[in-house]
Amino acid sequence: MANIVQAVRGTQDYFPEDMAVRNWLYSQMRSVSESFGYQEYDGPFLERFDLYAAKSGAELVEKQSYVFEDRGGEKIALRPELTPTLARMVASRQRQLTYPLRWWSFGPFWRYEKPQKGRSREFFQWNIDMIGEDSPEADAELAAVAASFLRSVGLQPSEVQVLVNNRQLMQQELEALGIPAAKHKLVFGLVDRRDKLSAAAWNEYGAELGLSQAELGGIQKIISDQQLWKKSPSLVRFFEAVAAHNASDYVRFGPQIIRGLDYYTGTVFEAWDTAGEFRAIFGGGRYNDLVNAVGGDPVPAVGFAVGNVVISLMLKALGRLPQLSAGAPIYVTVFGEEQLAASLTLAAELRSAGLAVASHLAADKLQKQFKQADRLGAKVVLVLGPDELQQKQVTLKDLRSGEQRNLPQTELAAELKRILSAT
RNA sequence: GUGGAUGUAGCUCAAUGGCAGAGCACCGCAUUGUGGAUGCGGUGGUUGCGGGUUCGACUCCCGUCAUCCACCCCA
Repeated sequence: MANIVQAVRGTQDYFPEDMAVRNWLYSQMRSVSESFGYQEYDGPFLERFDLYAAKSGAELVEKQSYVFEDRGGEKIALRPELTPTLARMVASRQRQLTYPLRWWSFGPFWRYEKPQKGRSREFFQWNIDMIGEDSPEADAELAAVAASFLRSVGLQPSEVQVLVNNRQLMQQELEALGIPAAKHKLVFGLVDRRDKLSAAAWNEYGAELGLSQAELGGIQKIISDQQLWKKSPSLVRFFEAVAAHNASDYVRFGPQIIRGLDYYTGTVFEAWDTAGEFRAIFGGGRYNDLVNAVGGDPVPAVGFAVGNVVISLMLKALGRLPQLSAGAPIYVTVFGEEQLAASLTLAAELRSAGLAVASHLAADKLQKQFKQADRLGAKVVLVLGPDELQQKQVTLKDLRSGEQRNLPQTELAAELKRILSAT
């Protein structure tokens, strides 16, 4: 045990049961994406480091990127996020594409962070974006996609909420307080910490940023005003559209939501578990300047990203993960040496008929073979002994009901399909 | 990057400087044509790793690695 080479810190091994969960999530993401007409794409896992510089958050670029120099002296990064890649891809074919683009992707990302629960150095993300449409209705469609996804994995509105805010609204409100635009970024950082610091510590931090007591009081008033969204015509339209999507139960206004990445320009949103036990489940927003920033003409865009780690932890904690068995539902035993070939052939014929079948490979005790079938999650076990062979029959045992019967080999494939589809 | 906690069997955990254990899991038998339940028996350990103190270290000290927690940041 102590001699086993350790896995790289912050990475996760996906054993079959873990892979089943990841693939199940992937399939939910795929079906929700496709149900809204989004198309799957992917970018390279390696990008030039420059792509991220000054376009993502400084923390993400300077501290959390895996960066190396390739043999040609090029500074290369393992992608820490997908959005800049998407912007680059759009810019490179800007005139050939039909807008709005509805694109989604699922793949690995790397960030050099200190691993904790729900945060690893290698993780998977679902990214889904709409590009070329600058409207509250576009933002609302993404929120509706998010709500559909939460519903599809079995999370209730009482358990997860998508909190939405608008950066422009917040900037207007700050300016109304007399806080200059140059300070807004720092103030956003302050807003982000409202829930984490005590009132006194928060005030102290605000004072360090050079804010007066009057300004701090004003900021507090803004971020606790649940009706503030009514001042933003854009958010009003947004919530109307969300209601039309039948997604209102999952989506509400959250004046404290700001987000760390620098490229967001308008609507921003994050999903949180209402119990507050986990970190953010996903986050996203509108980024209208990013395509321009990577060298294309300006194109408006909105999207969000969901990591696989937090949502898996949460579904597991809530007991919402479905029963996922990766093994074949049919297990063919080997009665004895003499029947080995016939048993393998039986399995081969069933596979030709379109069934998934695992074969035992030796004439072990049937007890052992049944036990193995049970543990591998098989639903049906087949036995081909001398009696069955003589009568051209097969014994079929349903492991769930415990019922067992003989039937002619010619009827076997059809009967198995009937039994397995019945569940 | 900062601060803190914890590493003992496959898993969950005992052993408070003096023989490394239990439950679950696993293997075998009861049961030579049948899984799950039960009974009995059995396998399994560089106590994360390296060093130090001691007659003697799972236990105390130092270092290191890993995990977890709070910051930071964020999926």
